[in-house]
Amino acid sequence: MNRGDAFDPSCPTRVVLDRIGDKWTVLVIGALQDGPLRFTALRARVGGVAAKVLTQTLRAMERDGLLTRTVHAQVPPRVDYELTPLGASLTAPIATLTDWAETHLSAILAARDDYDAELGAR
Amino acid sequence: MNRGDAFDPSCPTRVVLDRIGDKWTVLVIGALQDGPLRFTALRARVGGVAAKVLTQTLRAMERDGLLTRTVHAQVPPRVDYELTPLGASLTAPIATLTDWAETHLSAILAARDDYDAELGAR
DNA sequence: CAGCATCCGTTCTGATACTG
DNA sequence: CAGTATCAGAACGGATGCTG
Repeated sequence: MNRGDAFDPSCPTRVVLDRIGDKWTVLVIGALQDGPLRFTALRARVGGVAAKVLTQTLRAMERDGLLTRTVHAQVPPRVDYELTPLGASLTAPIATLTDWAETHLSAILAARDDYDAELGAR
Repeated sequence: MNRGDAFDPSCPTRVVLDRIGDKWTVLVIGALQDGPLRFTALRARVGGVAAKVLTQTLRAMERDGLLTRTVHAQVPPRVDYELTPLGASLTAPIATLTDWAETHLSAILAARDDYDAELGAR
């Protein structure tokens, strides 16, 4: 494996990790899994996102080809967001991660308790 | 799927994502895959990390039971870091992600070029 | 409705200097 | 050697107000 991958912005691992590491991206993908949503609906579904931050997340994902942004020429404006096949294919790796997380959560939490308990004892 | 998972700090997905999303954690796991390393060696291998940040990363990973920190009673001091089975098992999901990244990198980069080109055209 | 501009508080990062 | 302490700068997140 290439050790320096995290420093090369074009490294695939880095690119994907930056996107996955973002709190909202994963939520957005989850929210759009069942079909397209417009901005407000998406925001309501994700919950707790500031409009600005949602927009940023959406733009970044659009730029990376993970979703499409469709502006309907209407008044009032209407914008639909929908996962591309590429974006949808990301759900698989995410699921792998989620599975691992669910499987090992108890171990992680137990390790934390141990660690914190020892710290407190000192 | 639970929509609110990102807001529950104890949610497995959140816990793991926070750790994976961290630039250094993935690098550290990669660096320790072949066996234990002491602090300086680890730092050299990862490259470009400030000592403070490495320490923070290591502590967080230790707390989560991903690696062990062994202090040898010597002068000069010597501290070894080694992946636990739990930490080692994380390499699998990471590999899944990396595979996806490598497979789809060209698509992502192409999408970016398109996006940026259209932006520049305006 | 969608989202851009602006502002502000918080967090994160990294460099530097110092200690057991 | 392996940190800890301190601190300034950058990046981020989020709230608010305004526009097509």
